[in-house]
Amino acid sequence: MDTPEKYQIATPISKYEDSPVFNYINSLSPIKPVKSIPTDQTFSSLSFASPSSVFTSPHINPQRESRFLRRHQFTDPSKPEFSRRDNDENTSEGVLDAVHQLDYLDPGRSDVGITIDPSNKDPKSDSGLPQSLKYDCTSPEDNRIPNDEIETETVPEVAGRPASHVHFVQGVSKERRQSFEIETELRGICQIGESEEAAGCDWGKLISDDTDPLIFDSSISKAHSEVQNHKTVDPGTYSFIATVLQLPHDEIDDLQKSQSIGSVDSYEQCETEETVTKSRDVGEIKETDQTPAVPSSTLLDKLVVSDSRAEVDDKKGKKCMQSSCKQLSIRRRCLLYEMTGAHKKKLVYNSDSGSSASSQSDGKGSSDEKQFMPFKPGNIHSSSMLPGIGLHLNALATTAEDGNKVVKHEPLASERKPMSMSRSIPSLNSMALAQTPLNKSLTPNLLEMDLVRFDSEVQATEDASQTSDFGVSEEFNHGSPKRKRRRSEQAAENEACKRCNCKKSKCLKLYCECFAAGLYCVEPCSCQDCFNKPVHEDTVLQTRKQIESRNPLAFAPKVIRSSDYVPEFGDESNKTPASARHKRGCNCKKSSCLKKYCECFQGGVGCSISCRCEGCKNTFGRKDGTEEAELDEEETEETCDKNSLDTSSEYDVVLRGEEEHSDLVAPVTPSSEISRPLVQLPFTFGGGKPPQSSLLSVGSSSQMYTSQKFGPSGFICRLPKFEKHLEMIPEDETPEILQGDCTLAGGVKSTSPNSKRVSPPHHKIGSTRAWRSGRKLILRSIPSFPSLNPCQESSDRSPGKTQ
DNA sequence: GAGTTTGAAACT
DNA sequence: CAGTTTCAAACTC
Repeated sequence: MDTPEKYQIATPISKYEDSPVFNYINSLSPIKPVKSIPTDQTFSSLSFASPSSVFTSPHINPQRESRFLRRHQFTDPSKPEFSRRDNDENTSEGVLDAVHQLDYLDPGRSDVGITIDPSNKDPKSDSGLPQSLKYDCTSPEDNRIPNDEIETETVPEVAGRPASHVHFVQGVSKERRQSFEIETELRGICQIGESEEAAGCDWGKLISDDTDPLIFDSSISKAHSEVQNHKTVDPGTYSFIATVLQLPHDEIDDLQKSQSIGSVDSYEQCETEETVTKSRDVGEIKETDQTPAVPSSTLLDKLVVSDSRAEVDDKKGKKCMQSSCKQLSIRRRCLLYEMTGAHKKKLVYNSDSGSSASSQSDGKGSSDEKQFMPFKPGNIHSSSMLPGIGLHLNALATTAEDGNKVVKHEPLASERKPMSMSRSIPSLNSMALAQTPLNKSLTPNLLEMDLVRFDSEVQATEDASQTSDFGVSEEFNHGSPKRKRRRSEQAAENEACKRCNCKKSKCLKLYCECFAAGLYCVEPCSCQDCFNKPVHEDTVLQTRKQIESRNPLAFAPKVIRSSDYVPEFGDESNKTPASARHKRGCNCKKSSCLKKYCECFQGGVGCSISCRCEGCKNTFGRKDGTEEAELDEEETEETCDKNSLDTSSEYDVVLRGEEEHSDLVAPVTPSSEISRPLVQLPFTFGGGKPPQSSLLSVGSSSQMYTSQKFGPSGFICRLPKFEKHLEMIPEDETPEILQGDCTLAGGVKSTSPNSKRVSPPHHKIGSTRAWRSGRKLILRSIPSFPSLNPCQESSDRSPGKTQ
């Protein structure tokens, strides 16, 4: 299978040799890494390295090299572009499926082909004829592995660092070349070791390194108008982003899943057909190392890059509309797919970790594929949309909507697939994020707004995903949550695809959910005289400014995490364990805060002192201080009243309580207790999984996404979960991450002229902080990433309080 | 799908 | 800041 040559090709480990992780691995691995080999070919291959590979965190790699291979396949999607370009192959995606991987390699460069050692398997490859090799490699079985390897190798070229990173990982794999088994063993070892030892410092270093490469990728991609690079990068970024968002809490498993998913997704995007096999791979692979490691900051960068890229792509006219569309779609899709992928993974894991998973994944994969297939068109649309849209997440939303529609309808129709569905939703959010960069054109405020929204949305999606994940696991495991899932799905859908029905506000007031969310109205909207469209961007922006001038937090997330609250509310937070609170508080009089009329309830948060509600019975937390646990009981009762559909609310409630708290860790206990544990998880590196846990935790979020599909309660989970995920990040890691985030945040902040906007998302993130003052710092930093401004948070909070 | 209820947003 | 109006979502039938 894995010819040593291939691995050898990946030599560029040198950088990482110094890295503690690398050393650690070496120490572990009986075989020392064969750095030498790096022939010209190898470098060439490296140059081609797909961005995705870059994202792959070396950490992850050690854990699962096998994933790598497949993951690389996933990465392929980006590569396909190259292949197409180079080859001018208009080959239908379907045709490429098996070949793609090879093609990807090929396209990059003949050199790559040489590197492709897959030839090892086939003498052809030796010839070094890239194309021939590629095709040769196309032989499904052999090809896959080699391809992956090749891909990984190729990746590096695009981004020097990334490549190096990849190499590093690859290098590790090289060491392991001699025997995958060894590698696998090493993985386990590495994971353990990392978790235990490396987790602290090493991880930080590694992570930082990874992030850097990522950044470079983005920058590079930008610098290189080259479509290929952009394309390649995008998928990775998206996947990465998605993974980041997803990653929340869980352990490596989740990460792996998410990763594999992400990769898979991207790959699928490129080639839906392949998705099936990939899905299998995904189940097995779990490779996507990239995303997990990447810090939020990197994500932001990537997002920006992706956006720019998208724009560039559009400008370029897209040598091949298909290719460009694919790329764009891929980006967007990636999120969706990742989501689905995560589900698959989870499922697989649940059922069987290993081969069994593959089988399952296959079946699901097929279904997923179907779902995915539809997305492409949607993506295309989105791609088209992107260029025009500046500000809002709308582009994302639109795309998301498209995707959602497709996904939703299909998956929804078949409840089974809701997972994919739910994920699609999150993807939307991610998309939105990605698109947000486009917003650059917009005023910084707007950007901030978008970011904020993005954060909030992301959180929501994450939350939803978490819930969904949770729900999913339950479904598969327990099977009870189906109801909840439905609800969650609905909720997620609602959230993911916001639709308004405005008649008099022209969608230029906060009455309009789309507008309030910083999104443009889209097709699904049934609004009248709508001005909330890209065409009226100026008007929208002006209106936003006006609204912001009145209320800087108008577009900020309504729900703030407890951490934020703590300072603000102080006692309240104490009373209500709920991690989050509504920014303003509600003013309910008749709904008893038990219906969506209540923003607190709708946001899945308990009422707080700031609330002026009467007869509050908010299941998430009463104004008087009743806690979630109580609420849960109440909720269950109340929600029970509702039917399955209604049960969604219950489910939501449960999820909320559970999710918010248990998101990362054990979804099991809904009680407030859960929430805290979640926080712990990151540090614990859960499940004996490596320090990656932080990343993993992020990855876990992916699960969340999956859950979202099922679950509905997007609203509930949204904020809290996301925050949780962030929180989950180990403190040790966090510093680095934070730095990255901070940088990002700083960048974002800088972009946003107005400190006014405190992106509420921060609060969300910070919610856990309250629990653990020590982590507050981390949380802050983290939140900044999504929201834009950790700093703003403080400012935001104050303004929020003002309300 | 139409109508009602509800509470946030907007206005005064 | 309080009160009123407007608005659209949430909900009910």
